[in-house]
Amino acid sequence: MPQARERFSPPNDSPPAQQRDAVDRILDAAAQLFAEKGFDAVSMNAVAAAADVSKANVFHHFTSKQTLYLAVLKTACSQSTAALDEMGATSGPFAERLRFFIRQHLANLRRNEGMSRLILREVLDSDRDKSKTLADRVINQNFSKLVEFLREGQFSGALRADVDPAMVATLIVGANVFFFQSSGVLRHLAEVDFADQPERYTDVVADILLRGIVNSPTSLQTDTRK
Amino acid sequence: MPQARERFSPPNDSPPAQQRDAVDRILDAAAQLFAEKGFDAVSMNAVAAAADVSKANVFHHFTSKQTLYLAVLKTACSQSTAALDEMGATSGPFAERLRFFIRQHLANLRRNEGMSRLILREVLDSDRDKSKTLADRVINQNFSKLVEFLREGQFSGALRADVDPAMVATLIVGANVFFFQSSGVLRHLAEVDFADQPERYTDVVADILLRGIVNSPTSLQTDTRK
DNA sequence: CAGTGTACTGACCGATTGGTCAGTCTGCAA
DNA sequence: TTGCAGACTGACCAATCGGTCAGTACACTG
Repeated sequence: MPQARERFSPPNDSPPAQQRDAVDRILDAAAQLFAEKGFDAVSMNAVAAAADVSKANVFHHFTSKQTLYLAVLKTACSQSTAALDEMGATSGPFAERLRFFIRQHLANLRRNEGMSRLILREVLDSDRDKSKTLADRVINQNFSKLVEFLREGQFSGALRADVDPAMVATLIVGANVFFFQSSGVLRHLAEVDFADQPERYTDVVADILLRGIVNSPTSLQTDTRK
Repeated sequence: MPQARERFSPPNDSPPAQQRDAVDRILDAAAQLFAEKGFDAVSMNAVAAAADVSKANVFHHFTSKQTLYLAVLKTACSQSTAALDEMGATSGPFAERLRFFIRQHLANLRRNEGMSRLILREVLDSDRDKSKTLADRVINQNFSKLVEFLREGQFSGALRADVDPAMVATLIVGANVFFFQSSGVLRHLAEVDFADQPERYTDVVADILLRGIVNSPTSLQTDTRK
């Protein structure tokens, strides 16, 4: 039996093989299918067909459907956390940094839509602690980073000290995640005209949050436009 | 072929038959299974077993798996909207009404967890307009009601006029929905200690929102306790 | 050259899937 | 009593599921 888990050492340069590496094609196809249809709705036949390989070859590289799913999920997690790394590095006044963070967070969710949906699916049918402890491995990093950022704001006096930073972080992430996952439905609501303008949404969210969070009643001007 | 869609007229009182009506047992079992495992992960065999009837009998009452799922979804929708009806009827100052609304909204989500998860699942794999137009039938009613309530607040001067009520409504619903669907994950985060105290969360959310929404800088006192 | 290891495939497997059907049981109207 | 209607069932069906296997193509090492 060949080793069917760890990725191999690069046998050649970068683009060649026949087209692209079969394992990568399988992972990409599986990621897309799992993201848009869910684990049980995707058959290994469909994955093989989408990756343009035989089904037996899929089982040659991944011992089972679960293994393939976990591999996809792992790349999704690392990819998600990697995207969040660049976010906290900006400088400037607290309000501006927060506004930037919220905007970037939602942008990241939408940029790699497949991975985000995959993780949301995982959250939705988390059975007890099984996949849950694995799912929080994603959330934990960027969530902690956000909480730390907010706590910083509290120490510097820019942020009210009487609110739990974790709650604010939950509110922020929740606002973005909900917008992301529901934009398809929001688009059909008569009162909503911002379903396709995420930055308009995040700017207002940031504005509402800030006027509630910020300590001094000085605040920024009413108009959100610069 | 018997009619397999509309519910029949009541043949007897209310509790009898043999135990409970077979159709009800099927619907309940299907609702629970679909909610916790998703459409594709639930087999008709499992539904039949959970409802304690033969699989053929399930197909006798519901022509296909899709039909059964749609029937479950329909009851979920009507049940969800019915729960929201009582919510807007309260009186008092705007801030208190809003706080009450947010609290009740999350409480409703958690009360019938199965139905909520079902609808969230439907939102997640909405393929274009198919189930989407059906899903917004749920959202539309209470969302419009919330937007109208906020607009009222704007007219009465209690609410800032320069923010889109639909955005505020999205923020509110999003905060609650995210808390609901992620509480299992939140529970495992070190910074979070409110995963099982929804009212503590909603009160802070309301407080943050109000100090951002409310027009005058008078506001309420810092401490959220009455 | 032979030999080995691995990517890869078509054909196949038992199990399970959604769905059908012939027929039984029960209650009710004529 | 007869007969019809609908709730209900066990047995069955073709299709598909996840997964296996024997065998081929090919690249590398000796």
